[in-house]
Amino acid sequence: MVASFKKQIVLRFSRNFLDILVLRLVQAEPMWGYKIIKKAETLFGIKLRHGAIYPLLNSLEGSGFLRSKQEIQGRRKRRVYEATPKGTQFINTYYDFLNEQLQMHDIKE
Amino acid sequence: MVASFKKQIVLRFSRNFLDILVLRLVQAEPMWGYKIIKKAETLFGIKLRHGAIYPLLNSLEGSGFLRSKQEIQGRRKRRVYEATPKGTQFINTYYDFLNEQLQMHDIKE
DNA sequence: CTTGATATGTCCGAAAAAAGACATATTGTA
DNA sequence: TACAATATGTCTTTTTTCGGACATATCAAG
Repeated sequence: MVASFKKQIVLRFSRNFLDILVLRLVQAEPMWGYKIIKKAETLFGIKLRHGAIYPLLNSLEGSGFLRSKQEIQGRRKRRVYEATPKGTQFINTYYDFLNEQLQMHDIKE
Repeated sequence: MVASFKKQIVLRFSRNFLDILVLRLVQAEPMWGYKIIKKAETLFGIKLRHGAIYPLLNSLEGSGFLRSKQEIQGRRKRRVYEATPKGTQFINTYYDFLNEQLQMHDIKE
């Protein structure tokens, strides 16, 4: 039962906080869309649709949370993203929020 | 900027994890729909719609996360909810998840 | 030379969710 | 006695999101 609860929570999280998931991965190590999808699979067992990821990366760059540069190897192109200070700020705020949530829980136990 | 990030995250949490928000409040202290709405406002500054809360409470009871009894004072009726063991299990799993998320962050810093 | 993997992008119909109205009853206060 | 607060419920319309398809190109391996 607990295992299925966990799966459900992870799934809901990856749906509703996909931007945060992406920001975290990119902040840990600059990478491109395709690698983000693969990382999410190996690290968290989450299957991300590329049809969701690429528009998200573009919008995160548009709103200043990420910046990118195109890497070219031969004729092969990939767009490598890294977190901006604004992006880092955002996930730090997110982690602060998680801490607050947990503190409330700890007090009650 | 950080303040607006926080507001945004709190808002998104209350939207996407409304069931968990409700379970947490009810677990801390058994209460009824109307009070949940008021508590969410004073504690977190979140305005919940009663049109969302009452159907949610019914469905959480239907799926065994909450149980309720009707309290009657004179002609005044209110339905008081408390968390079931299943409901408690669920939020514990949620807190475990939050802990995991934070641990990943701590390692990287 | 074809298949699978890498790589990025758009778009549309269906499904789900959110906002807000409609509905009703009690109680306290001005 | 009218208004605000307490208390719970449904329902419909609008908005958002999701899954999956369509599209294209490079490269490695069998």
